[in-house]
Amino acid sequence: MTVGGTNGERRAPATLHDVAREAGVSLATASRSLNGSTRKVNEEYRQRVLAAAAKLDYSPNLSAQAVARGTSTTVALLVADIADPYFAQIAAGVVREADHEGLIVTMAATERDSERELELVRSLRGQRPRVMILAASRRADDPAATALAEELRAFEANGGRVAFIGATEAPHRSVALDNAAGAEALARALVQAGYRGFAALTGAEGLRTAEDRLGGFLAGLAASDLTIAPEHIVRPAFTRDGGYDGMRTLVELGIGEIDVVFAANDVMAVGAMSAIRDAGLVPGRDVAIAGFDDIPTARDVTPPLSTVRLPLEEVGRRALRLALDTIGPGDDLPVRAEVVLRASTPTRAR
Amino acid sequence: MTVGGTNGERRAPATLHDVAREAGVSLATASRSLNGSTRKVNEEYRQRVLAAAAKLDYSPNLSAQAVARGTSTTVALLVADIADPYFAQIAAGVVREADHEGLIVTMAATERDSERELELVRSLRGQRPRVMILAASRRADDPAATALAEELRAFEANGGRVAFIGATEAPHRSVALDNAAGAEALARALVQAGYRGFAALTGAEGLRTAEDRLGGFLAGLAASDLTIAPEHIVRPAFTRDGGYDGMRTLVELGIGEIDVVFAANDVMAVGAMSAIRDAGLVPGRDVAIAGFDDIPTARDVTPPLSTVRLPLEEVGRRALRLALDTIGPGDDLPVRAEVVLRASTPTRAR
DNA sequence: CCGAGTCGGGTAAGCGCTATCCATCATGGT
DNA sequence: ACCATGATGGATAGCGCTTACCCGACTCGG
Repeated sequence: MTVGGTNGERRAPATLHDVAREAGVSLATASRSLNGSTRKVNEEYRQRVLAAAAKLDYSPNLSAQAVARGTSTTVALLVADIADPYFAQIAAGVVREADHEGLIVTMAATERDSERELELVRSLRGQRPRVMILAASRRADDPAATALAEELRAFEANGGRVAFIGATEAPHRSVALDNAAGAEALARALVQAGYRGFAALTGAEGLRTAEDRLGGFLAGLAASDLTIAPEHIVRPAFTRDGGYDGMRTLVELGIGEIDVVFAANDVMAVGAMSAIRDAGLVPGRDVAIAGFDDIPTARDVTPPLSTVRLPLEEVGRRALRLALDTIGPGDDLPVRAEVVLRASTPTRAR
Repeated sequence: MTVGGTNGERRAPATLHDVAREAGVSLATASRSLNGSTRKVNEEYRQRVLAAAAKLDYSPNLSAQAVARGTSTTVALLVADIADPYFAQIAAGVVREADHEGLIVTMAATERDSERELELVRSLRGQRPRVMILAASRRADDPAATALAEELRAFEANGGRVAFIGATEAPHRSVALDNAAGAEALARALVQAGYRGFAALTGAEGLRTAEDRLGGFLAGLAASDLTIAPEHIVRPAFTRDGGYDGMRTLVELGIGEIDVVFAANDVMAVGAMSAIRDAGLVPGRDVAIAGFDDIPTARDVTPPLSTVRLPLEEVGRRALRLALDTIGPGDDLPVRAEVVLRASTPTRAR
């Protein structure tokens, strides 16, 4: 198709100007026929322009369009850690929906550091994205919180849209995950299944998602006048290794009174299962375990992990729709968190 | 779901012009003192500008900079599926390195469709990214291959950089993963461990990564005059469910002569383990299994999965460095693929 | 004391587009 | 016929920024 440029011949990409000249029309006409415009243009001209564009392998300079139009086609996504399946699934949803809307997503990782998060938001703002989606976990005691709020307020004042995932951040839109209700339902289900001695592996104090889930779980237990002994609530890192370490702590403490361990997310639960096994015990038999999220591997570990399912990809898609106001069917409904009992929490004969 | 915060008056973001006016200097001086320039500017002026920028909460319009400078600060990343841990890890590496270089990464998913891949490359080109990283798996018989090559050639001719991950694509830079050698080493290790009856779960015919891994594995067996019966080479989808289905097929076919199954990647292996278990067998005892990649969950399944470790995050980082010519220590060395034997392939007494 | 250098701020010409305004020309109602 | 009325192509003024380029103010050696 395109000819020339043997090696390293660095010709600049074709511009709209080139296309217009090639087609023998004005810049305006070329612009109108290539990029959506309300104006009609003579079909013959249009064809000529299209042909010229194809011939020159023209591809519109998105930055230039953004500058000229005063609005970009970008959505910025902030997650804590891309490799974590929780965020990876959300990201997959956002990317898919964005693609659907003809938008481009740029991604950044906070690495669970709220200073970094603030800095990233600040720098991402430079892109003038249409939407910013914040999926990175918020913490209640965040020192950078007000600065972040300020930054987001400014962003919105400039016409940007913000959507949070997980936490409901006061003035912004958000896809609320019913962490508390899901955990509560899980707790009830476990009580129902005959469990009485509980322990919890949850994230660092102040981590919203972790707190909500633990709170819900405790509420579910409270409904049956049960609770968790303070020493049986461990707060390691909110990661697989955190789960492993936390479970080790629990095992060392003595596991006699613990029937089941509630891990505040699945990756922790998976780590915990490995810790249980490394301690010479059998998860599901010697001590049951349940997680939260229903990441894909939950069903592939042994025994399959009981958990609370969150439709994470859908959450990602919905966050974008929400921010864009392109609500789809069912988007008004809350995100359903559904208890999924598997073999890691077998029914206990009492 | 909270909606709101859209009511504030919509003032436009501060421009450099505003900052200059506020500081009482010219546009040029403002530009020079805010964004790196070779020109020196009087320290007092500089401070005034900085103060003005802070006061107005100025954030440079990246699109405008890109247009003016003729070069963006973007790197485009193409993967097959973001939620797949293989790609998620690579993406994490790319994002981290990009952040390190002050670049922004935009991400797109091909969903394993090469038509889509072509289209994405085409549209991503509009961003005029500094770098394009293609991690999505290539296939030998790709009908869109020449068009893609053409597109990439044009991109490079315009000064863009391209880096492939996995496949070594003729004229481009690439981080080669030694799929063949790794699989070969794995095969030798398994033979060494006493295995004699082999089966393989690999991707669709023509999928480069899958072919290379299978080829290497067969070569490793051949060294001991062993091979895999054609009916024991199954080619389902290159995903967890593919692994599950493929293993089911194998089980239905009769597993009598199979000691160990080699899955061409870990997610398939994990799916296969579930299939084995669902068939009432015990993976590692009734039939051993090994994968490839060493995704994080490999060590958390039961039994822990034998595999070939690929430093995927490092691969992502290296791909970017490679494209940017900012080679770091050890970047000239090939990526090491290391056999990791775990309990899913116990040593067999013979 | 003068011409040749720096130094450093300002002016303005772009970058590749879009959008506004004009000019032109074919209609059509009366 | 004649003018209001649409259409539709073409200049052109930006969009927010960078970067020659210009030019006045200094510094200095001879």
